[in-house]
Amino acid sequence: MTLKEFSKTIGMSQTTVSRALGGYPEVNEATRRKIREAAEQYNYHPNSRATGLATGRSMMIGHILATRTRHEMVNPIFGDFVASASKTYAEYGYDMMFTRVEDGNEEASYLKLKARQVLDGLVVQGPTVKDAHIPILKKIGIPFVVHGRSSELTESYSWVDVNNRAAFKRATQFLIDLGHRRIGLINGLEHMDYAFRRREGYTEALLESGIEVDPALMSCDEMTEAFGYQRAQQMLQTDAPPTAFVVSSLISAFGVRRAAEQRGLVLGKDFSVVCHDDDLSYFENGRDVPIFTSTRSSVREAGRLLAELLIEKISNPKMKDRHILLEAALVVGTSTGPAPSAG
Amino acid sequence: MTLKEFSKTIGMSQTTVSRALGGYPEVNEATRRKIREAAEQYNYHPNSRATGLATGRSMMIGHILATRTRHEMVNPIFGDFVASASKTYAEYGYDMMFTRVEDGNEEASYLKLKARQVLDGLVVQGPTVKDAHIPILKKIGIPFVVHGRSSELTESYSWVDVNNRAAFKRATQFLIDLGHRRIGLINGLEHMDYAFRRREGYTEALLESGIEVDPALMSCDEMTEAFGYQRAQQMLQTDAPPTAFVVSSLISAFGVRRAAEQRGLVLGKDFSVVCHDDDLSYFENGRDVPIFTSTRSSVREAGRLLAELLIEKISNPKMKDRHILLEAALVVGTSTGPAPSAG
DNA sequence: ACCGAATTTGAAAGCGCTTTCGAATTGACC
DNA sequence: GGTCAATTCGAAAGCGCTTTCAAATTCGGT
Repeated sequence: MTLKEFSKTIGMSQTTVSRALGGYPEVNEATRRKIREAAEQYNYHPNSRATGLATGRSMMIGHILATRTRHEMVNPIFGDFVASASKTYAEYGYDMMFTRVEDGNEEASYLKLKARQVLDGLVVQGPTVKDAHIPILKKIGIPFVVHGRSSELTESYSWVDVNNRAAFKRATQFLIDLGHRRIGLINGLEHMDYAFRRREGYTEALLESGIEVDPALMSCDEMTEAFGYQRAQQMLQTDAPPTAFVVSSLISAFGVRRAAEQRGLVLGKDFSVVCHDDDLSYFENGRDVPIFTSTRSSVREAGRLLAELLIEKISNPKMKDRHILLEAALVVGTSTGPAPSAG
Repeated sequence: MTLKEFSKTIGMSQTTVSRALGGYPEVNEATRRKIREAAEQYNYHPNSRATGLATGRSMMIGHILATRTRHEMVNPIFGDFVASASKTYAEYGYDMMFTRVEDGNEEASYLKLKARQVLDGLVVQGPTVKDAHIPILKKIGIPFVVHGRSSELTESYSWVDVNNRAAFKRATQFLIDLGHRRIGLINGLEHMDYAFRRREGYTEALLESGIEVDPALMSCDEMTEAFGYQRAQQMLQTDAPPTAFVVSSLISAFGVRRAAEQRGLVLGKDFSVVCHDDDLSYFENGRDVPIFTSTRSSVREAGRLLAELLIEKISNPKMKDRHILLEAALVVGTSTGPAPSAG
């Protein structure tokens, strides 16, 4: 059913109907109510493409799926992040789409996206330390907000990020306070900005306590269970094994625990683990009492905040860039305890 | 840059340019090449909304985010599934969007979606045993394909699914052949069709071997690590503990292992585990040698096949419904071995 | 050189909406 | 009751494209 048909059916002009449904003030409230009810009854909804063509806005927000990492690795936080952002988009009448942007072809991809006018704004996820997408988007002039930051970039842009440095500094400090001196770092790939910052926080805490930073205790890779297992195992085999681990993901933390328990060590007693917990809906850190002591920051909350920021930016393109820095909570679970005495 | 501007710039009519870029045969190949090059140079791409309005197609495929399960649980396979499907969509010129459909409000949501003409086709993910979405979509007449099936529905629809029943029957049979008689089932929520079918396969294998089906050995819940741990622990505490587990997800399998290892049992020796492995990019089952013996079926492959099927259905709406049943491979890892002798 | 068929191009209508601008209606006030 | 301002409504243009239909061009055959 088109606007033309619908307005004829209810005996009104297209203009009035359009204005009534669009919420414009020029129409009598009684009329508006009547039209709204009729629209409901006949299931009339404006054709989005026509609306978009007429208004010049598409009411669509894109999330880019960068085919950056090998094997097209999908970040495990992706689902939750998207789900929460999409909820906010929906509340403001936006739809949400995905866009693949090929590595090395970013500029052409974004230019095309802009020319096609298929979306009003973009979300950049998982930026690297020196992210290629951000300057291109700025240059082209597509409104965007970054989930995370890109440390080596100088330009200004809006972002929502967890204070990864502070979180990992605090986690490490927490372990130091418990008497640990050899603390292993099981980190994500360090060209990713979040992992880079976490390492900074880790080393900073060590240095401030006068503890030597030992490269043999630091590792980074895709955050799988197998990786956590493998690296923890390696570290534990050495002459001076760590008594604690700071781990970048809950998934890998399970691997770390497995490696240590296989050596007969008891979690929270013989060895401690602090990990980061994105509070994913399908990957919970225990039920009531958290298993792992963790730096917790809800990726769903980040998604919501980011969506709101982006929508604001879209409706007001001259808005100054804004930065939202979320502090992770240090949640104490059963995975940490005093360093075992050397004796 | 609009078509009008662009064609004036290169001194051609809008018609010719449109036809050249659209790949229509009525235009000279030399002309077409020239126009293509010019489009590249000026970065001209047709406005998607205008194209859509003129053609009546939106070149957009939707995936529904059903806010069905509590806590807005996002399925962990979501990311990989979407990433692979979107790749196929892109190859055929389709964009991909998300749509939230509120529980209990499906009909209105879909009617609106149809009226707005914002998408050409839909993917239904994670159907329940008697799914509400499917009959509604059929009635309304939106082209769709289901990832999974809905056992208690009688109507016909296209789907892509793993043969969950056969996979779990085979997994159970495999354990029986190794001498296991008490086999625990750690399953997903059984109102979900995949979990329902897996239980069927499990019980079928037991019955065929004359083994009693013990309700105490069957459990279902959200497939978290904590759940696997908790239920395995419970089962292991009984007088007649299981010597093997069939587990619906790799994540929960880690929990099962943890519970057993905590009791001093050795995986692959004192107890065996077979789990389902969706071959997720961020959750690998070991590196070279799989940790867990598993029924493996790539969710990425399913996404690709489903995308192709849906695109076919969109371009040919009268197409007969098609069904793609993927057989899971039984991949032997190190988590299974002969049942420990009772002695 | 000319005709008709085949090929290539162009003018313009239409897709379904929003929005401008002018017309019609209403109400207040003298 | 008449006038003017305020309110409400409607005709029509325009958003950027596709596609129909007709016109222009090319070309082979005589």
